[in-house]
Parts: sequence; C-alpha cells; structure tokens
Amino acid sequence: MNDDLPLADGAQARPYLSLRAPQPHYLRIRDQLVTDLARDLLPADSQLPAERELAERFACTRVTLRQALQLLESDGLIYRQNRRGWYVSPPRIRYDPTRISGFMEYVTAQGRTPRTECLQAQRGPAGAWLAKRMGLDHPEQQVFHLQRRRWVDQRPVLLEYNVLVAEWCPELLGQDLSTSLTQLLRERFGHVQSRSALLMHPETLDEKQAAQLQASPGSNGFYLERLSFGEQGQPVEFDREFWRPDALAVVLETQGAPL
Amino acid sequence: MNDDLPLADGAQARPYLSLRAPQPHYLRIRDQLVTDLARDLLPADSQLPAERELAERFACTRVTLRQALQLLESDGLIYRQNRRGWYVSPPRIRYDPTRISGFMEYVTAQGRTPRTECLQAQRGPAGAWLAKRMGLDHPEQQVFHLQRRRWVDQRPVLLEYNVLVAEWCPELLGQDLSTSLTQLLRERFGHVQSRSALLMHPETLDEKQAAQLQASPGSNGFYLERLSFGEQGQPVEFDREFWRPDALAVVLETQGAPL
DNA sequence: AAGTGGTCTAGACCACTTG
DNA sequence: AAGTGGTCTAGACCACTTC
Repeated sequence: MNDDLPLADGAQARPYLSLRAPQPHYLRIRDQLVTDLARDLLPADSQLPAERELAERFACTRVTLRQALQLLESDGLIYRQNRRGWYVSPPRIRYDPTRISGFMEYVTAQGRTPRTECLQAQRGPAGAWLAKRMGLDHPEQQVFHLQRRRWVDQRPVLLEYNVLVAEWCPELLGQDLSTSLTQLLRERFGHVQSRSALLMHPETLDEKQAAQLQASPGSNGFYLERLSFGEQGQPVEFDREFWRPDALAVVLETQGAPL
Repeated sequence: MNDDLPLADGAQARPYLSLRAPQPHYLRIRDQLVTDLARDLLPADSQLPAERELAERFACTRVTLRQALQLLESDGLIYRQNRRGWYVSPPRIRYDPTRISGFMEYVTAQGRTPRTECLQAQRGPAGAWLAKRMGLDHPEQQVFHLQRRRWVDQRPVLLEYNVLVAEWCPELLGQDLSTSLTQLLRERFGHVQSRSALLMHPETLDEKQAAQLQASPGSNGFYLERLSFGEQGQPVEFDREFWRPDALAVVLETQGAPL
C-alpha cells in the first residue's frame, strides 16, 4: 500500500482519536484553553484571540472550537459580547438578596465600579397579571414601572424591572432613578421592607434582553424575582432581575430558622 | 438567464431568509417547538421525536435543530438524557435552602416522588483544603464524607456531597443514609443547625457528575453550597449540591433583616 | 475595506441504547 | 441489527464591528 496516500477518511485525521484519553476533542480544547488562560494571566475583561485563529491553533473547525468556548462560557470563565468576541470573566459579584443593601453599595464594597441606567420610568395601572402576581386589591391600582440596566466596570450585567405601588412612594418619578432605589426608599420615604419572598433559577434571556445586555440571542441568564411587603405586611414592590449568569454568585446567611 | 438552474448557492435556498421576520432559523424552530409542545400537551418526562425526524420536519440540518433544542434546554423546558434523547421537563422543584427541611420532605410535599441513593460514605481526615474552607482547627480532624444521588420521579436531579464533623454525629455510618440526613441529625443526635452560609451560581457539570446525572458531558448545572454551624457556633457540616438546572427553583422568604 | 462573529449546509463516523 | 445521539469536517454567506 502507498503510505503517502492522503488521509481521505476523517476518522484517522482526527487528532483526538490517536490520543490515549478517550475524551472528545472539544473537552481537550477546553482544558487547554483553561490552562492557557491561567498561564497567560489574562486580565479580567480582556479579549481572546479571534475564533478562526484559535481554531487554527487547535487544528479544528470553528464549530468544534465554539463548542469548547461555550463550555467555558457556561462555567463563567469567559463571556461573549454579541458580534464582538470572547472576553475573560472577572470574579463574580457576590450578592445577598436578603440584605437591605442596594446594588450600588454591594458592588462598590467589592472594589468594583457600579453604574445604573434608567431605561424607563412611568406610572400606570398594575393590570390583571401583575395584580394577581403581587396580590393587589384590584388591577387598576396605580404603580410605577421602572426598567433599569446596571453595569459593573463598563459591562452591562443586569436588567432590572421594578414595580412599586404608587401610593407607597408618591413623587417617585421626580427622583433620581439612576442611583440606589433602596437608598431612595429609605431616605426619601422612610421605608424598609419588612418581609420579602424570593425566587430564582437559571433560564435564557429573550432576544430583547440579550440585546440590552450585549449578549448573544438565546444566551443563558439567571433570573431572580422578589416580592416585597411593607410595614403593615401589604405588598409594595415586585422586582424581576435578569443577570448575566457569569457575573453573579448569590450568597446568604441564615439565622437558624426554628421549625 | 436560465431560471431552471438549481440553487447552487445556499443563500437563496435558506427558508428563513425569505420570511419577513429577520430572526435566525433556530429561533423560529424553537418558537415552533414551544407551541408544538404546548399544543400536544406532552406529559412531563415524555420523549421528543428523534433529532433526524425533527430536522426533516423543520427542513434544517441536525446542527441547526440542536441549536434550537439547546435553547429549550437552557430555558428548562426540556432536558436531555445522554445518548437517549430529549424529554419534556416537569415543573421545577421549589427548594428553600434556608429551611430546616430535607429533600425527601419538600419533594414529597410537592406531590413528587423523591429517592436518595447513597453512593459513598466514609470516615477520614478533613484535609487541608476542607479544613480551611470549613474553618476547622486542624486538617487531621475526622469527618464523614458522604456522596449521595437524589432522584425525583425516576430521574436523577442532584448530586450531594456532605462533609460532617465526626465528633458532632458519631456512629453516623451505622445509620441509614438513603433517607433524610436532616431528619437523622434531628432525631438521632438532637441537632438543629443554628446558622448557615449559602453560596450558589450556575456552572457546568464536570464529566463524572454529568455521567452520574445521566446528562451530556459539559451540561449546565446549578451549584449550591452550604456551611452550617452548630449550637455553639462551631462549623459542623459542609454541603455541596450539583443540580440539573431545569429541575430546580430556589425560593426563600426573608424576614426583614434590619441593618 | 477588512475582519469578526453568527448562522447554516451536507455530509460523515462512532459509541451507545434499544429492541 | 438498527437506530439514536454525540461529535466533527470543510466549507459558505451575512450582518455587524472595527479601522
């Protein structure tokens, strides 16, 4: 037989099949990328080389390379900016949703730079869905709808939708909503939520949300919602937060709740 | 020009380009699948048709189809069993990690059938890493290492690693560890944790974990860890939980923590 | 204008599950 | 034994960002 025949059959040309470990190629590429990232000590938010360059380096197609990159993305080691490329993830922001402390405060406390951008603020009726969800008396009850985007170190990490009962915090729209809402409620209205119910789970961002977070359509996200009650136990605020999943670690301390 | 020329160029042959909506094809397939799933009222845990069949139905390749399926997977609507196929996700288990209530109890309370399988149970020194992580006095301190797999309705949803200070619950290995550890500690040892610190975030399952949960390598997971303290404030237990991300919704109630 | 990531095709082989 | 999902190749075009 002619040894010089080109490897027409892909099977023998696949490098990973000749190696001892029976791992898929994209897992080996991921591991290599992890060690490369660690060795080069790439700073947070720095950009990775182009996909075509990486694919050439690992002798694979872009499809396979992207499979490896998506693993690192799910693990929170790198993130994507839509159509811009891949970047090294900074450490997760540690967020305790049970604490009466606003985004601006706990991000600053971790040595990072927070920014809040108010995308929308309006007053209107709650509507049937929200009234039921919040446990309001009637759907015509007036509420404020806020939509805000929050940044950490030049990167959008969170979309936040707040619904606040209007009579609980009148004149809210005259305030500066690009600051801490927690602080505003405390200092302007003297309010401290006495109780809240939280729910959170992973899910995908919808297309609009992904665009607003400069993420790719269909990106993973982390969803957190909070229903807060006022001093008399009445529902006063309903929040929904959509996070970049690599940007966040939820932490909390429990005081031994007796049965 | 000859109108009968075959469409050699893929551009004009791609169906999604001729549609009004500028959405990528895989997003349209996802939407179609969502409505199909809703219309057919497929029961939880039932299997979807084969990928090749779905790809033919949507006139796309398997690559594109799988992109759509992976979106539904991230959203928690369907899940995968490695090499077996795609299945409809049942409702998420609601889990309050601040409550003193075990897996067996809260799964049952939600009308589902829990099962706990003890994969490993041994006694040994904590080791340097764990001792530091738990705040133990010295790394030689004896602890129990448990590794358990938990099921809901015939499906493995959770891997749990428990580390318990041995002197806090002696003779633990003589007990039935395929039941509720919470209950065991309470009834056998009279223990109720007085305080705990939690941390959670999305990440990927490693290969062994994925295999144990019958998931595909590199699947998304949800990580939750808990460091619990005993009656005198001493560290007594360190848990790490790796969940199938579609199986879980974390819920909790906060009593207005004053500053 | 050049280059990038996003999307897609049309195949292929293999390991594994199912019957 | 047949069929499935898991993995991979070698291209391609487009929309968008960057320069």
